[in-house]
Amino acid sequence: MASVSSQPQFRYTQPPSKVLHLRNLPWECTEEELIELGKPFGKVVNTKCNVGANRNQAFIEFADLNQAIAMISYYASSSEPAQVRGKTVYLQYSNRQEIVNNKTAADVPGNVLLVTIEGADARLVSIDVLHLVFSAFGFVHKITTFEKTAGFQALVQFSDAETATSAKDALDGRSIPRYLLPEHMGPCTLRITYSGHSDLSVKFQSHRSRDYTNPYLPVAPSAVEGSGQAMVGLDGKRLETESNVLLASIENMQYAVTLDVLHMVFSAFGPVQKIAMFDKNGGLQALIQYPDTQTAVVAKEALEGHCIYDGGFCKLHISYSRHTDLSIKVNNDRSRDYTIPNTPNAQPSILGQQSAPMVGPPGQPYNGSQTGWGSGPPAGVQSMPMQMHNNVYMPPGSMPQQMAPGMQFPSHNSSQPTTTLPAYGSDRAQ
DNA sequence: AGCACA
Repeated sequence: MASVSSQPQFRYTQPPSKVLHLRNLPWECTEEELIELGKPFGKVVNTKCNVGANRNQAFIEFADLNQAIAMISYYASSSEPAQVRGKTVYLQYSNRQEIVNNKTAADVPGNVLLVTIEGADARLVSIDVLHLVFSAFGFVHKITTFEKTAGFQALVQFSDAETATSAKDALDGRSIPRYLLPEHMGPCTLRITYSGHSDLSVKFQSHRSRDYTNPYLPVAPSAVEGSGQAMVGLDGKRLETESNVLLASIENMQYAVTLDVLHMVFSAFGPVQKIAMFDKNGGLQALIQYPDTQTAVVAKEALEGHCIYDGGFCKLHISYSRHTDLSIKVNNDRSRDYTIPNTPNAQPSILGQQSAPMVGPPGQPYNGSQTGWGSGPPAGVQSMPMQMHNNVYMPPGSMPQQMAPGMQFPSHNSSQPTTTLPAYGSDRAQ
């Protein structure tokens, strides 16, 4: 025998697996229908539907391999094909041995929907039209819209998950009725998932966001610039709306800025509840959440314009975010919810050191005793707020790729699904 | 109608 080992398998055939791969499903197909389909042949332990680019594929996992074989065998010789909603579905053994359910927030029912409006003219859809469309299913509390690489998106907040679900079920994949749109506009299709949010933060009524529960909310100042709803004060300086969540962007990022680094930097001013990092405009940005606005104000004043590393590297620019509570869906190397104790994914190292309860009077500098650098807020900090004494911030120049003694950065580079960030950041779907 | 992720 010449070639024994890695013979490419015959195209489109797979060795038996407990997991079956289904295609040509109607996109409305639900997990319940998949279970119904598989139940006659055995115990369905897991399913996944709306898979693939067209969301018309699915997986069924049986408890036992023989059950999967039974189903394949049955339909292989049956005169009636397997059907869902009258549509013939094609089955085969999956090339995977188990279904991994990356249940993201998009799958977990909630009262807020993430709506992606598809179509060439998507961004011309007004918030009023969206309000009209979604109001058919119940009282719409708030809507925010924003533009992402995924396109034009909106978050639509209902009272409860049931109402949101009815709207999602009815509208997902459908197009906005033509009579609601100006004549010249092309079709606009709605793609809907659940958002991780439960209460949107709407500070102004504007063409981009509305709070229908509060008609007296002030109308947005006409000149809203950049990310931090800035108004102009009497002195001509920008007045920003303070928030407990800071938006930090990092300029001249010659050296990697990790979640742990940010956590340490911002923990100097108080307990950091959540951090989410994401790429924006080719640079790195992060949202840092404190329990209260006072702490955020102190941190912003202290850190704005300073550099994480000597030599002008990784300069921080900080503004207030419009968020008040970040929605962290998964703890990974880009985002973390530090308020959840002993998160499975939580990594050792710095986190471990800082796991001591970080409670202190709001507005007071957090004395992070565990980290040994909690000598108050960097009141006297000049240009180097981060250059504390415990070698954590060994200047990159002197020790480029090495860890400082005692430091163990997480070694795994898990590329878990990026977390989904909030409304104005990125509510997934990038 | 052909294998999942943001």
